[in-house]
Amino acid sequence: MARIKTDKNISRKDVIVTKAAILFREKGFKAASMRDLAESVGVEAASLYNHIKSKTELLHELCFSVANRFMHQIDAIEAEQISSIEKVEKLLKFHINEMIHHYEEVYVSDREWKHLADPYLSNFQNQRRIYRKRFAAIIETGIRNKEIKKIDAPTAVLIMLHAISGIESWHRSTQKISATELEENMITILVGGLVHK
Amino acid sequence: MARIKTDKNISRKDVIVTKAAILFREKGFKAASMRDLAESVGVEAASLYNHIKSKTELLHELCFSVANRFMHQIDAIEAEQISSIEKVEKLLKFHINEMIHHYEEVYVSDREWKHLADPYLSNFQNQRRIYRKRFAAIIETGIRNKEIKKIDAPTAVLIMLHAISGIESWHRSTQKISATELEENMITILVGGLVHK
DNA sequence: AGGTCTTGCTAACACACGTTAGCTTCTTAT
DNA sequence: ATAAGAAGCTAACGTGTGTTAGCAAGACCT
Repeated sequence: MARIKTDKNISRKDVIVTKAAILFREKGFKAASMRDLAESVGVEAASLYNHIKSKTELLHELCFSVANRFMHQIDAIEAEQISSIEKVEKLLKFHINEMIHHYEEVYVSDREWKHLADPYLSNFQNQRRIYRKRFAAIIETGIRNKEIKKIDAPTAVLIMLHAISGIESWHRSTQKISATELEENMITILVGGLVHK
Repeated sequence: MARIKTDKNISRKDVIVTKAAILFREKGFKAASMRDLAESVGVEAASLYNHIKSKTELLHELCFSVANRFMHQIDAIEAEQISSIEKVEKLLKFHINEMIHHYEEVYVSDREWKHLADPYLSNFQNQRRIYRKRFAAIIETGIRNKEIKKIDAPTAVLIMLHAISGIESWHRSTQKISATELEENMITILVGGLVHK
């Protein structure tokens, strides 16, 4: 009888959630079946239900664990006593590193949240909207301080966030530059596009 | 008996493809059912098959019509006798306007191409890869001419293309700035991030 | 007006999906 | 060693899917 392998401190549920992230990223939430997931975990489909409540629960788990990390990070950065540009840069670096090191989760949370069911859906959308508002507020402060060009802050946020989701292509590409180089290049271009003069 | 309405020069198939784009964008290719599509067209599901071969054909149609437009555009721009920065700017403007005015199609082509079946899938991926190489080549020329900062060109391309796909958020947002303002802001930030000094 | 092609409908198919029920087997603690 | 709980299995369910077959109604041309 196949058994899900676990190390200490990693529950069988965690194993399933992690595998689910990989699968949802590859195929999309709807196209990934519980039988696919079962196979990648090494078990029959029905057995998964000893550990999880439903397929959608897996999506909740992924989306909100990511959302929470980002919320905590922006809390911390807002509180720091540094210039707006530095705040933006710190935030971008966090996004970039999340996208590099927790690729599957972050990607899924970014692209597949549409398939959440209410009330999770509205909740997630709210958090997202608030996050973007707070990001935009940082930029607006920077504009008032003349650290940042006179631009539309929400548009800038939208560019930053989506540009970073492009790291997906980096992951897929065969001849990757190093992670550090990637980070440096992205910061150069994105922050370079903001700074006044 | 319900009949699909058409104006002159618009085939019933075109009507279906257009509605499919809207639906695929809203729900994703897999989650959008032929019965959903039928309803939005105002007809029974089976009737669709008098005009199309399969659900996947709709996706082919959408993906390749977009891909072709972009290919023709980069052909034209490469041939022009203008600076690299101007080429990048023209290409970006084209992307932005496509994303603004042919939102549904472009979005679907961008996010749902994974669900194409071979040989269409490999074909599409190839075109995409080639397109990005050509875009990167323009940037590399600009770097050699010292018009553009010393950066990794493929990374720059990835940022540009994904940043533009962020126009999705603009479409969804309630208090939109105007399309022209959006274009100007995006160009300012993105081109501003490239130019040397 | 009649005949033909087009476009629609209803009914049904085969299949894949998420999930449940009920039973067996393995692990763990007394 | 044994009882209890955890984790696996097979079988099956109801439902939704893309698609086909066969027939009816509408449009179009002479």
